[in-house]
Amino acid sequence: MTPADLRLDEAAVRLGVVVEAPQHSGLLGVLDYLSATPLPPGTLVRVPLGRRVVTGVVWAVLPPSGEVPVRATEDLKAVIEVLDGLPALPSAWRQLVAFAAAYYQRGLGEMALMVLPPELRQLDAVQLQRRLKRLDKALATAPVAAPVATVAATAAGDSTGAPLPELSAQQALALSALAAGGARPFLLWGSTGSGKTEVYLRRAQEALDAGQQVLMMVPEINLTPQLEARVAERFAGRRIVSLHSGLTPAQRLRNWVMALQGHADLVLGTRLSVFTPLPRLGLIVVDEEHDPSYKQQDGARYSARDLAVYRAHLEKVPVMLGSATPSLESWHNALPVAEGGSGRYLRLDMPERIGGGDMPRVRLLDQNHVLKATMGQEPPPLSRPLLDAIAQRVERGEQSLVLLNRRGYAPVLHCSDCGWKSGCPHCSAWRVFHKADRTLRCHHCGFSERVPRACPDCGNQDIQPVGRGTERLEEQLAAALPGARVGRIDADVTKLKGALEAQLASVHAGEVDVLVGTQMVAKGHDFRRITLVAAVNPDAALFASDFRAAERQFALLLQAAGRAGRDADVAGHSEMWVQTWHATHPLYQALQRYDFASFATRQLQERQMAGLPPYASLAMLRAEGKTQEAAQGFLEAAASAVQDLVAQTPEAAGLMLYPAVPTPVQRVANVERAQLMIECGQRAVLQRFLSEAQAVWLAQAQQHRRSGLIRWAVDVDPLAI
DNA sequence: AGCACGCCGACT
DNA sequence: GTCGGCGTGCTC
Repeated sequence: MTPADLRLDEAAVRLGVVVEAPQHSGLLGVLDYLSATPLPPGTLVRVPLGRRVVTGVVWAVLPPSGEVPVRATEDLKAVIEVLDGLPALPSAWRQLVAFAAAYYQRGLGEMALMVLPPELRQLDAVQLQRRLKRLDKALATAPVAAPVATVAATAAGDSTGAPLPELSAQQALALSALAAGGARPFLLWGSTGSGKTEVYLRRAQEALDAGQQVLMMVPEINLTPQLEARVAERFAGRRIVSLHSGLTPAQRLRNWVMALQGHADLVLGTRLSVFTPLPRLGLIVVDEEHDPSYKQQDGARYSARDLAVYRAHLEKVPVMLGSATPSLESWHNALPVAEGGSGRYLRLDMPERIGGGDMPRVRLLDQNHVLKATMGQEPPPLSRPLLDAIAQRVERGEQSLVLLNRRGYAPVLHCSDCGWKSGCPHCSAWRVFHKADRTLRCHHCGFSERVPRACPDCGNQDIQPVGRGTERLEEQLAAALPGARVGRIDADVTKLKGALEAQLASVHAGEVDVLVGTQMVAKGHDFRRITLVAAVNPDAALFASDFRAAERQFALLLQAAGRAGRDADVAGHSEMWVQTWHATHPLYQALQRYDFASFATRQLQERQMAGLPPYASLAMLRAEGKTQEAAQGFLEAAASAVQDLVAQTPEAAGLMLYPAVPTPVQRVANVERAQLMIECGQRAVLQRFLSEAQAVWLAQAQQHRRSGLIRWAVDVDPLAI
């Protein structure tokens, strides 16, 4: 025994500490440690775990009475050091983490540590102390006054900077509804350009003036530099920090610490920012709440939008979800009970564009007609009428945006002699032909090779690209529109740091006439001079097996339409072209009328009949294995192991397990994947079932590891099925 | 997850 | 004779 241990024996306290440990480690809940002094819950500590030292969070000072201690006191290890100098993580933060861990079926420690800045988990007490000292010094010399002083200055009526833009009637109405308050979350339903941001900013201003902190969430921060700039400009006297995965580890720690210390007034962040500890939180905003980016797609698959609503409820602060095309879940929540909704949210409508600029006229270009007109000839890359319309824009010095949601030159290469296709050796997917760097690339595992000059199977020199991606579209447009300057923005162009900014700047400067891009251009960017937006191949979503495909596509097309004609002087003749084989499809018909409400109503009816969200809750049990049999074998065993539990749930709850099936892309990087859908009419019943099943599955997984199971996980409220 | 221990092949 | 492959097992 060391002297330290001896001292601990005198008056040691038992602490519950959570550490980073995934479920299959078997270390689920709270671990017990000894401490010389009782530490408040939320304190960060370094504790021994096996042979290493890890960072943990104190969860409870004493284990709940009545619980049988897992270990005798003499077998417990002692806390090594306390990461003091930081305030303890607030109780609201711990409650949010505990809720998220329970709801998304993850370990408490895993969830807690995962949402801390990665850097913080690495540092020991001395290193953290150094960082904090440096931060203190930076704060003392920063141009922004300490928060208390800033609040005082503002309260004293010190108004500086540009005058605020005048509010439209509908903005004023929305703001007064917000002011009237109530405990319900708000759904701000406003078309693109209706001034949702101004409503956020005004409401945020009120919170800031009241000395509160604001959490403003956006789907992807690099897609919304304009919002960031606007927030910074509006709140020039305040301390604004951003939180997203693009920051360096040191920046992320720094901004997070400022939030926790209460020095940051406004946090602008992506989904991970929903967990930022904010001691004086006064408002949460979730912009573009329908965006799928809010759902974490690996590890703990949480929905930051849903957690934001829960957090607002927990901390009794208002939450505002904003979108032109709300998720059907939110839409349903914002429909009054009398109209078949849940009535949980209050909807604020802002249907009109500021400045009177109309949304572009939607033209559905029926490909069946075009085909007839070109019968017998090689069909042009784009329909003639669309090409002509773009050419007209070029002539007038206006810009066009052509959307195609597929990167690369062609999705697959094909040998017409022997039938060879450019499959990926590691995945059940085609390798995409990228002409720019002459490679065949797998978009799933990243496997890349120089494109072969001849067919690798039969030596045929004549291998052909099949289908079309943005690279090829760019090439075809350049050929079809001589003299036009054609540019492209997609993930390939953007890979280089600063390339996106550079390309956007050249579009804004009018150096590009026709911009080709994937969905990333449809999001967030304001293009003042674009008068034509075209969706070239939008039909796939109409027949996708994923029940959310239509919802996503409608949102994307509407958002894309919003890129056109944002200046009133060009809005009058702006157009959105949709090149389709199914012009009479209800989705396009609703789009043409900009009638989201009727689209949503129709979709909700279909969901209700099919027993899908928001009328039922889903969870997906996913498995990865060395073979498809291993993955499916586990899922089947898992399903039969919980038959009793299923039988115990009330019949009326409609709990149902579907058969195990391969995932849409069955094999990725030589790992086979399968999934099993679980459906339930009542969310609470599904929750109870999942947490009980989890324990059964843990044991089941252990047995299946030998037969080739690699990983498994539950995805609660899956986005894609 | 880490990080150990543990038992079988090609190297100084 | 060792270095090292990754299978199995444990961490309050």
